[in-house]
Amino acid sequence: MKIATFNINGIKARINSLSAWLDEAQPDVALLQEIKSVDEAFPKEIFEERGYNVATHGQKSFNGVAILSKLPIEDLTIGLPGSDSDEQARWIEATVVGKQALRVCNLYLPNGNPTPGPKFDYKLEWMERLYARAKLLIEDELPALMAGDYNIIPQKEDAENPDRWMNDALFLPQSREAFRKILAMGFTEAFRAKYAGRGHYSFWDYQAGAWNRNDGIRIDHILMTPACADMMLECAIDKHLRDREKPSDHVPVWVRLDN
DNA sequence: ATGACAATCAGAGATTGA
Repeated sequence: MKIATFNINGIKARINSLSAWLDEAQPDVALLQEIKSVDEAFPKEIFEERGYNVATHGQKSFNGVAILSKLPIEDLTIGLPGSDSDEQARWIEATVVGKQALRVCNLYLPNGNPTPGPKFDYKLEWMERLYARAKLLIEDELPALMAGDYNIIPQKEDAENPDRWMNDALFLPQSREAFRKILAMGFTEAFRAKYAGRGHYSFWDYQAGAWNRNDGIRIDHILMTPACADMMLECAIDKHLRDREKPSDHVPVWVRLDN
């Protein structure tokens, strides 16, 4: 089963390039972030025509996450538990059933800038709730993954110019520590389980020719429970998409599981 | 230190992103 995460930066602007990528990459499950659309405006039919079941958790203008799955979507849950006041659409999870059931969590973690301030507080608070949800997934001992735009640069080698990010919410010690704390519970970060070294990125800013200078960062991650990690066959970043017409500033990251 | 670029909503320019 091939499962991809992709921050598309707006469904309306990405319908064509997203459709083309689905046709060629053929993910069984695509976890999309920043659909920037309410549920009613999400063009489900375009994906249903391609054989995908569609579940969305949308919001006007900002945020929004969606699951596209060629397999049936079961036990859908909307929103990250642990808050009565969080109205931002950043979490959707469901079970997809192939040979073996897999719980997939799709997340769009808050950016957190500027720091310090309420947005950074919200990021850290959100990550505490993420920790709690992650803990339950580990305790379940079932195959599960949490994938999406984490807005976290885990290590120096995940940025072309790490010095520039030193005071940024994506790279501040508090953010990285919260991420590391989740990993330490027993999650495997798919890409780093396969590849070491610098120069692998999933985001390049639209500004200042970042793509042409390969001034990127790796902030889109797939975290797998042990039972899921045991099934991993491959992991890759579809970097070539960043070179196309009207690209998102992120590119897809995907894993293939033997399930 | 700031803006650069893009998307959204709206119907100009502010807001958000990373």
